[in-house]
Amino acid sequence: MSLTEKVDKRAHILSVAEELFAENGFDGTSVRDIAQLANVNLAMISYYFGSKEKLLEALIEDRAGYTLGILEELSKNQTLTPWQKIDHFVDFYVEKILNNFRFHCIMSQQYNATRSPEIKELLINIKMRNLDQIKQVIAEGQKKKVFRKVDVELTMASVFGTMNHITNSKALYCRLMKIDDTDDASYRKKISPRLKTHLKQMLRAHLDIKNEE
Amino acid sequence: MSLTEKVDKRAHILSVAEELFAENGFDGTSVRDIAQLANVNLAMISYYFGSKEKLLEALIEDRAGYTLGILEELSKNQTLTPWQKIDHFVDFYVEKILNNFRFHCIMSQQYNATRSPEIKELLINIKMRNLDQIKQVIAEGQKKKVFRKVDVELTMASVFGTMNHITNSKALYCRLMKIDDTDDASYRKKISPRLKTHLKQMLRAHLDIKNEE
DNA sequence: TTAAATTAAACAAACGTTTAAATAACTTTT
DNA sequence: AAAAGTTATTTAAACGTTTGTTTAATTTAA
Repeated sequence: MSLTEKVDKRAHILSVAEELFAENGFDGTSVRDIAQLANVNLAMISYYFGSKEKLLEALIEDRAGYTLGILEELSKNQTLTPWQKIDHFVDFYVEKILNNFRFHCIMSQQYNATRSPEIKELLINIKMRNLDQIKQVIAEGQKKKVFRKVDVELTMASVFGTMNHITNSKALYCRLMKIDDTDDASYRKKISPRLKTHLKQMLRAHLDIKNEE
Repeated sequence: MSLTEKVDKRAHILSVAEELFAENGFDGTSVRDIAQLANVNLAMISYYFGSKEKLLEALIEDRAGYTLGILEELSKNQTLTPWQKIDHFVDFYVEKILNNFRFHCIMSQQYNATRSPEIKELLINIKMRNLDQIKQVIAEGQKKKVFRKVDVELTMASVFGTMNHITNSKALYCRLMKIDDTDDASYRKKISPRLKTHLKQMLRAHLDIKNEE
C-alpha cells in the first residue's frame, strides 16, 4: 500500500475516481473499475459515499472549493492596475487548469451530460461566482478608461473556452506540436507558457481602449 | 409514422441517436433508449449499423462531411480580403455550430472520452483539416501585412473554444441572459448575433497589425 | 420464389447496490 | 494491564436490473 492510500482511504478513492472519470467519463467508469484501481473492496464506495453519483458530488465539492478565495483576493486588490490584474488572472487560471486538468475534464464533461439536478446546480454556481469576480476586474478597467466596451460574458467565454479547448483537445495539439500523446507532464510544460502569452496578448488587444470603435 | 421515419429509417435512427447522445452522452444512452424513441425494433440498430459504436462512427462520418468543402472554397477565394474572409469564417462557423449544436456536443464529449481509436483518429483528422484551411487565411493576411504575428494554433483554439464553451455551457448562459433553459431555439437566436459580433471584434483587435508589439 | 426487412425472445456479461458475516480499532470495565 | 464490550471498517457473495448483441422465426417487398 502506498502512502496516499494509508493516509486517507476516502481521499485515495476520490483521486482514483477523478483519474478514471476524466479518462473514460462518468458513465464510462464503473464502481468496480474504481475499486480495482484503488485497491479497495467494491462495497467501500457505497460505505464512504453512499452511491456512485454522490461520489461525483463529493469529488466536485472537494476540488472546486479553493479557487474562489484566490479570485476574490485578486479582484479586490488595490495595488494592482487593471492590466496587471488581467495578467495575474491569466497566470493563475492557466496554472490552475493545467494542474487540475483531470478535474476540468470532468467538469466540462458533466456540464451538459449530467442528469443530476444537484450536480448541475453545483456546477453553475461555481462558474457564476468565478465569473462575477472577473466581471468586476473588467468593470474596474472600463471605469478607469483603460478598457474599451466589450461583451464581458463572451470575453470570459473566450478565456475559459480557450483553456477548456486546450485541455480537452490534448490529442490534437500533441500531434500539432509533435509531443508524445501519452506524456501529460511534457504537454503541460510546453503548452503552459504559450497559453499564457497568447491569452495575455489577445486580451491586451481586445480590451485596449485604443481599439474602441 | 412521421415523414422522416418513412423516408429513410437509417437516417431517422441516426437523428434520434444524435439527440440522445448529445443529451445524455454516449455511455449514458442505451441502444434500447434509441430504439424506443425512434420507434424501431431493438435489433434494427445492429441490423443497420452492426453495433452501438459503429452507429456513432456512422453518425460522425455523416455529419462531419460537409464542412470542409465550404472552408476550402472560402480559403481559396481570390476576391475577398483577409479581413472579409475572417468575418465570413466567423459567420459560417457560428451558424454551423449553433445549427448543429447536438452534434458538436457529441464531438467535444467524445474528444477525450472515447476508447475507440477509430473514432479518435476520425475526430483528429476532421479538426486538422479544418484548422489547415484557417491557417492559410491567417498566413495570407500576415503576408499581406494586414495581420500581425500571432500564435495561430492558439488563436484557433480561442475561436473554437469560445463556440464550444457557448454550446456546452448553455445552462449557465441561459441563466445569465435570463432565457428559458429548455428553449433551444430562442437561446440560439439570442446568442448567435452576440457571438458573431464578439468574435469578429476580438479577432479584429487581436490580428490587427497596428497592435504589433 | 428469393432476398430483404422486421420481430419477440433469449443470451451472457456488466452494472450499481445491499447483505450479513468477519475483522479491526477503540472504550469501558474489571 | 487484561478482558469484555462496542463501534467502525472490511470482506465475499449475492441481489435484481440493465447492458449490447444474437438468434431464429416471421412478415414484407422484389
